[in-house]
Amino acid sequence: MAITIKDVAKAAKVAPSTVSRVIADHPRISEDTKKRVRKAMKELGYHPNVNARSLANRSTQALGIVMKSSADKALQNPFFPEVLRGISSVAHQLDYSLYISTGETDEEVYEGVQRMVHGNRVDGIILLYSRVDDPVANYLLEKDFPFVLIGKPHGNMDKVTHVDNDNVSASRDITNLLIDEGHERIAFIGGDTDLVVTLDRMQGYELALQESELPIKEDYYIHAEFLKSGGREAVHQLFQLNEPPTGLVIADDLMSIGVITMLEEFGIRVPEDVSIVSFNNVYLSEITRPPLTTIDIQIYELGNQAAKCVIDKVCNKEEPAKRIIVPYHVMDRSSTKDIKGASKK
Amino acid sequence: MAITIKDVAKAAKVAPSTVSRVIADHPRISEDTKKRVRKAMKELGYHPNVNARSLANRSTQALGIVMKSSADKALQNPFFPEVLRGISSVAHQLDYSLYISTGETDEEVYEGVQRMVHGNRVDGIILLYSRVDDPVANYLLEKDFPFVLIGKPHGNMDKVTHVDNDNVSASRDITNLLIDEGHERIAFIGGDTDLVVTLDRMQGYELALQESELPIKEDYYIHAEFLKSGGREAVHQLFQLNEPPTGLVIADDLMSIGVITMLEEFGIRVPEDVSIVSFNNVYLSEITRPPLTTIDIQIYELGNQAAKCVIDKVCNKEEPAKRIIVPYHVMDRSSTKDIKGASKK
DNA sequence: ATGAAAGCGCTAACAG
DNA sequence: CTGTTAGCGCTTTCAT
Repeated sequence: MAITIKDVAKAAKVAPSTVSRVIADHPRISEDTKKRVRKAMKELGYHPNVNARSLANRSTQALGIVMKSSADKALQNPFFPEVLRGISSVAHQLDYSLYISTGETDEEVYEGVQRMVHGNRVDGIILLYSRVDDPVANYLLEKDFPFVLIGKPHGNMDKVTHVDNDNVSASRDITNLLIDEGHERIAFIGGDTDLVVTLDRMQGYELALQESELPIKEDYYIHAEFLKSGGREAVHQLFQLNEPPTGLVIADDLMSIGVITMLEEFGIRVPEDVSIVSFNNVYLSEITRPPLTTIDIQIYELGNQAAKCVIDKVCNKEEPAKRIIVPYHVMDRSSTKDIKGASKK
Repeated sequence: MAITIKDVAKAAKVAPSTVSRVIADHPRISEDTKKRVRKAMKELGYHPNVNARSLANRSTQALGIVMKSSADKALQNPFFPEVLRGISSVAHQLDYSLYISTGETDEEVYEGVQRMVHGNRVDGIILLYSRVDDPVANYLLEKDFPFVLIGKPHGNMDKVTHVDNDNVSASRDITNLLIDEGHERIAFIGGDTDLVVTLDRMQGYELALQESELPIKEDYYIHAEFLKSGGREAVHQLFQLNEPPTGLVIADDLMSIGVITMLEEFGIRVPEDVSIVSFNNVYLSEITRPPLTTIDIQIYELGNQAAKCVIDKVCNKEEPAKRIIVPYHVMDRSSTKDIKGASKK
């Protein structure tokens, strides 16, 4: 049996309640007894039992992290470890622990969240993705349980606190980068259309095209599970068109790498034959050939802000819904080529 | 206030303890009352409070996962999400939750583990790495707290349950693949020499060389933080030698990608000018140019087994220390070239 | 400034 | 088969 508050009390010759107050650093305890109690705790190697504490004050000092179902290959995406770093940094500072909910299927994820909430395992939740009509988000909203979303909520924009980049603007910028370099035939390769982020990036792409009065062609979209079988086919077709694109806006760095490899197999070189821009700026995008021109969305910062927000919400239930926009940066590296004339770099 | 066991008891007209027994699916409860109680639970939307249960029970149904300090850039390594998948798969099945301990520094990680253990947050722990003289492992061992290690323990080989690949054999095999293709000048680029896995892979490499009576040269080792500044320098020097290597054994796929890019900058092509083999077989290694010849260590399976092992240990404190060796597979792709004569593939 | 006592929600003997 | 009764370790009024 581990050592409890009573043992400490006995050793310090005070009541258990006093020990409790010392732990909470209660002001109305004399410095003297505080010292004595602390000494006893040290000597006995006392550590509070979190469960007992949670039970008594209905607060767990733990945050739940939920990511989308891991059936998704995309989980291998380095995005995850990086947000986690951001989250855990503030969690650690503020003495929160992290619970992570996982599940192979969406169903399992949903159950996991329910258990977190009802089981009183966590005080607040961070959703690592935003999906169209997400049951999890709706559930949390309905329960009025403190949570924040990384990404842009699909509905209830002003009811759910979220931290996001301005993805449409980012996408517009990066598309414009291509346009400024003389590209007129630009295709979009996106991820899961369930994800709001995909939608936003698509919108930014379209915006840029419109603003430059470039045509938006049906043929210039590829979506979703393209990394699996069939994806190769889709990419291939794109370059069989009468007017194949000279520029590609790709939803994610990891995808870009896959696409570049495919293209190479078809004898299409990047950036010589086709320019590529993408998003996220994961570590990887620096060390590939060519280094990727991409949008740095500051993943770490996203996690950081999200963690602060949930904790705010947890501490003050009445905290109004916030929206935090983390700035992005264009990382102009070497996966594009200026086709106006002067060759780049 | 949430709805408790008492409310259910009242609604079902039984004693709280009966409800508790129904939850545990106690055999000595009549099917009839079980049904009645379950119905009441449904209707009231009852969910047990895990903290209360843990307190009464001294069991949390939670597992702790500890990874090395995230200061390490290597955290972006897709290894992590993949083990996590493996772990969470069995955790979910057996109704365990996952706690994750993080920290920027080793010190923080250590503290995190202490809190998990003493605070009674978790029943068992999975260590995601094995390091030479790891304070965390020693601490757990000393406390006799259930844990398993993914990797090979540095000391106490038969006291700590671990799940690992046979990394020395794997490394020998992959090095031999190079040797069989006619390579005689083979260098080794390793990761952190604190990690046991690095040591093992180095040993396998040396073994293969010895067995083929190839010289082991001091100049043919590069280590550690090579991805940061200075790394480029080290790699460059390797190819400035009088007898530059024609083959490279690299400790990790992610590193390989970095190295390939550097080499390309120096005008050295893979596999034409130098052959590369590495380890892990992360998703990425399929989609790069060239696709990497690598060892598939079955990361998912590693996680899976580890989870089963801790849970075994948790359920039965007396469970003896086990060692589980997950088989590896050589993935012969296209980053090597046969230099005996016939060009490969 | 400190102690006594009740109770958080659940489980686990012990009765019956 | 089910009810009664103590706690699990901590916090928190309410006294003093």
